[in-house]
Amino acid sequence: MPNLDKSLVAHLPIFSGVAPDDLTEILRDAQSIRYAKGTSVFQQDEEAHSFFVLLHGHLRVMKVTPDGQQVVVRFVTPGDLFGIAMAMARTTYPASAVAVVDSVALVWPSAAWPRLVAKHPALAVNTLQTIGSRLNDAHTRVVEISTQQVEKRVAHALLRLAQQAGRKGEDGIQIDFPISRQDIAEMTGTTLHTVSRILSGWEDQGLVEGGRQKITIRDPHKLFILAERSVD
Amino acid sequence: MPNLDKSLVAHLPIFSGVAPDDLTEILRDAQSIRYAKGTSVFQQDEEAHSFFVLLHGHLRVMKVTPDGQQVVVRFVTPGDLFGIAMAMARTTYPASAVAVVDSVALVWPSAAWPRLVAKHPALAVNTLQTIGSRLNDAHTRVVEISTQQVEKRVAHALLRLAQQAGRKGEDGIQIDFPISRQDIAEMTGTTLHTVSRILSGWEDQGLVEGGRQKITIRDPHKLFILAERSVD
DNA sequence: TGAGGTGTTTGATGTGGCGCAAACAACAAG
DNA sequence: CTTGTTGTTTGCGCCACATCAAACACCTCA
Repeated sequence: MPNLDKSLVAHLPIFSGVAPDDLTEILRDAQSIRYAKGTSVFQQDEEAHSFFVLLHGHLRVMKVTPDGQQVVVRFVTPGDLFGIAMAMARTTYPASAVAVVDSVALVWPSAAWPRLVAKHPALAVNTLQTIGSRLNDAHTRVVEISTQQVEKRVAHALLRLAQQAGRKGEDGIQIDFPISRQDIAEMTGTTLHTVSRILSGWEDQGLVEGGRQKITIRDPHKLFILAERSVD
Repeated sequence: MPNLDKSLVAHLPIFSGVAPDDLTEILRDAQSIRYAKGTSVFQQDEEAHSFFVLLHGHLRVMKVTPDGQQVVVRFVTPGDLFGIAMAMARTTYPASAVAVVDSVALVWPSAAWPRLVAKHPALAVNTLQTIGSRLNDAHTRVVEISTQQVEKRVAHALLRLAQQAGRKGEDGIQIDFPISRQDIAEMTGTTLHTVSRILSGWEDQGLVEGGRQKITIRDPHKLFILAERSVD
């Protein structure tokens, strides 16, 4: 991996506590690959040949049910570790990842993982924390879907998106990649119709501003209030 | 931890790949504690003072929302690692654990974790796999709640319970600890009323047999069919 | 043996949001 | 500019499920 500047990745949480020399060694096993918008990075149930760190762009990770329904698991943002199926003792990917914009990722062969963690235990510890926080997110999501009604769930989803992929603009926070109502529906366990209705309603109140695969949050605070307040 | 036979825990997944001598050392930091039925093991948001391995009994792990709604995160069965908040860089527990029957757990002070993983990297790797499979479960649950209707979710929940805590009896598989309709409702994101109705229906068809905090699965295969078949 | 607590069942009624359908808007390609 | 494609909006009817309400079964303890 000679073309990659170490300083670009040294600060990433996965590499925290890793000595510079060790990092050089770790990066030697990786190559950086570009994925064009719309391209699949890996597919659910396919052999887990690689694991990744996203350098640039955004990915949508989703699961498909046997009967063809999709659920968005999460969006990957730069710096994120993903596709680490084998760290969890899986041989196949539990979900599919698709680039929603042109993206670049560091790619290691899965086979390198055992050796890497053996040599650099910090990797295991850091990964553990990453997965831990992801587990936390998943549980939060279960709680939300189980107890809150759709409008609040959508509000939460939007705020979360804004937090991890929000670009501050003139007129509010914009989600930094193309995202459809369908996507939001699949994140919150509802239908694109309901999402559309909700967003339309909010738009009338000046809370958000819609567009084709585009959402701008005009009034984050009000949205937050809406997300937190208990049902009247 | 002088009173504990090493052979009792040596086979547990968390300790796989740990040399006997190392295990002895690890166990030195632990004590075994008994929790009477109904007792709290730890509370949501409280300082994460310890982490645990369940030796005997069953625990219910649940989250409470700000407005008081409960969601059952999982049931802990013997051999399970739990309460490992600090492994995920948390200082407080994200959920509460209560003994549903008299239980016994190995307890380590959280403070010991960093030293233990540093000395025994296999621990981190094993824990990573445990958490990984738990993340998988959580995602499966999100997918189920998002896409399936209540009856199928309850069927799945029951089958999962049977698998991890089923005791084979004369007339079918019984869940090995007291579990209420309310519990099942909180596992599946519905109400105890709906669960009761569904179970009553199944009982009429000879699929299951109910009772006070007791469920016996009379016909696991039919239940499985029901859980898997797509909506007509 | 009775009384109170805790879990379960079942009915009646209401509704959130899904399914279906159709029109519309934005974009891409020829 | 035209046409096809893909995403969005909106109306309407319905149904799975929640909510409310009440009776009931079982367990414990005095």
